[in-house]
Amino acid sequence: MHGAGQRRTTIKDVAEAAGVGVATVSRVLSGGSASAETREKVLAAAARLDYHPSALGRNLRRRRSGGVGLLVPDITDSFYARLADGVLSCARSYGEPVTIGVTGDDPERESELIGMLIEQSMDRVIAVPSGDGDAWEPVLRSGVNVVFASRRAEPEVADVADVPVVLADDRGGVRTAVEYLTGLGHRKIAFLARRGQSQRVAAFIDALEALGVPADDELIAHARASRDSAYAAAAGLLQRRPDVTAVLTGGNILGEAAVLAARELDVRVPRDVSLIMFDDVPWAELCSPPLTVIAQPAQDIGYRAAELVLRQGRRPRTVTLPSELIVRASCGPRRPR
Amino acid sequence: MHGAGQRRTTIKDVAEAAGVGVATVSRVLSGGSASAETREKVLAAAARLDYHPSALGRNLRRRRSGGVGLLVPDITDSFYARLADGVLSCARSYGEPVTIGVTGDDPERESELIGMLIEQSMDRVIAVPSGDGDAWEPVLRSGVNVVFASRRAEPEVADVADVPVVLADDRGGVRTAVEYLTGLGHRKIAFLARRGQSQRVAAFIDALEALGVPADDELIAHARASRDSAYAAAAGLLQRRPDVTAVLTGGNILGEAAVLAARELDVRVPRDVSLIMFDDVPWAELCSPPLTVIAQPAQDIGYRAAELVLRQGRRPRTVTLPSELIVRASCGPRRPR
DNA sequence: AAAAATGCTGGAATCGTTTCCATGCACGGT
DNA sequence: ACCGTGCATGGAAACGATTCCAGCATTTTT
Repeated sequence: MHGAGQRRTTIKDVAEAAGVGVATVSRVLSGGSASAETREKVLAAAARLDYHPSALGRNLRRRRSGGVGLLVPDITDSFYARLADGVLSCARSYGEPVTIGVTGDDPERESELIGMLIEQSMDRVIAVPSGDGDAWEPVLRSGVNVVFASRRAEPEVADVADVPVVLADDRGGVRTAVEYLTGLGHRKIAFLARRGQSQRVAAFIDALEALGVPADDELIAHARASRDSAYAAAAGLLQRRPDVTAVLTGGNILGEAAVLAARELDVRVPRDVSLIMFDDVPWAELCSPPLTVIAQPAQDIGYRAAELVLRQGRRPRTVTLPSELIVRASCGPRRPR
Repeated sequence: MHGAGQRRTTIKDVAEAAGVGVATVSRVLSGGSASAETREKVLAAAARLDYHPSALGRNLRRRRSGGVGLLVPDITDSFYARLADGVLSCARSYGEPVTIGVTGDDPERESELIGMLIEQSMDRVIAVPSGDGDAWEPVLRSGVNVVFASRRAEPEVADVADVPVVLADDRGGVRTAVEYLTGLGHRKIAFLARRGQSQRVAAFIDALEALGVPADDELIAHARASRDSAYAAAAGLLQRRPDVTAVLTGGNILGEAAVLAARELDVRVPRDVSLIMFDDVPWAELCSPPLTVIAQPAQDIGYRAAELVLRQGRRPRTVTLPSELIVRASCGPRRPR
């Protein structure tokens, strides 16, 4: 063990060294009013003693821990990693620490994590909600400043309704993609969705109908958050419905699964099926074939959400960030399989 | 605003409701000794009042905030994301929150973050160190429980020397890879390294020499942490040295850059150059050609590091986890370009 | 039966900060 | 010369837990 003996220097030590009261030290250090002379004395003493205020005392007194909590489904997923990076980058400029929890898209784990946030008195939280809105009610009621990122909580119960949300323009992204695919002649278009992407699924159905293509419930496959589940859903879809000629996947994990499953089942992309993936990841370009994607501003979503939660003042209810279709080589004209 | 008026229920409320003293409540709730009867009363009262102890009070009293700090160079890099996931998963089983900071592999940012950890009185930290060992001395001296993951701090100054480290078996991984490449006939093997990978570079040189292949300093290219820098290094290397027939990259970002650069410069993999990448990422299999990689147990590294920092008791100084060469299709026999 | 040991219990101190409030001083207006 | 106003200042009270310690009741030992 090292110098575990020496006590941390406290505000009291500084006060003593500067010959003033603790209140004055606190005021000087947190920008309150003080005479130039006192300010100087205090600053000098603080520097001399190498004083660093402890967040512990402050937090207790303020009855809230500084920093922001961040809840994402899976930090391993490039999308959420980039989202987290955005949050971290904004928080850094405010000097606030960020505490991350991984929900695994499991409402139960989410609840546990919410409990932890409450125990820590985190009063600023950014979350990609997994559970239903009800789970968030108590938190909101206790005055925590919550911002949802990348999804809304569903169903939208009363209180959750006015939590600010930062979203990508799923609707626009889906519409562009579907228009692009129908333009290539595709009619049997499938959607590989993960739980919690009902927003995108709805947009998908709407987009199809707007183009006069009948939506078929069976062409919407659902997967859980894991890679295994994604693969199973992708493989299942391709086997069950040899008539689909295009697939839209709701995220990069599902896209990966689709490519893998197609390869395994000897379904050629884009010859046999065209593929569009939600979320542009670095490897989309390296893939064979390079994947056409709907790029998502993941980092921006995180950054904006952090701004909303950190900046006081009036907050808009919904921020929508643009999605963009990036055409590479995974889509081709419709050819019956 | 919602019910911001209602005060949080404290231990005092519970004590009153149960008709006992606060000390007793605290003991019951943290597993101290108490009579069965009192225990019951306290538990009932706590449940009735929906009491959740506040970490704030506890932390102040204990003079340390719970939870663990985690410092990684880049959360967007799949390797560190998986490492973080390991940490989070272990911490979850201890019920400890994890505060993440991104250093960008920049010693200065690392120092800032260390400062933040101290301000927060985090006394348990897992870090992928970027700066030199000196930056860590003050922290260690102040009694913080530090574990390094994935790299050592260099240079190894006195105090840092006995910080536990959890590493992948770089040496073994590099050796296997180099043996594999020489086995295919390659002699001009380049290493694309990122700053801070001196460990791997050294192992690379050793492995070559052990096989009687002269090491050539010019065949070791260095890049900074960014994708741009990685690409520049990769492209530079391939252009500068048309004689290299095999490339080993120190990480997945560099691997990505190498594939991209090769494609751009019309260098075929594996026909013109063979490629082995450190770190197996999901897309390595999707890449064209599928990449031969040295798989790294990133998640395990994080998990083990978290165990070391969370579990009290004697701690081993170094934990080395195995690397594994996974052969796919990015290497072929040597053919002069 | 007295003494010692053991086990529960609750009051009070403590952690390091912020902030309320009372005090004292200087200054300007009447 | 007096009083009100304003500002700088420091003491003390929070904040919500843990934990030391002394007090008491009970049991065990001598």
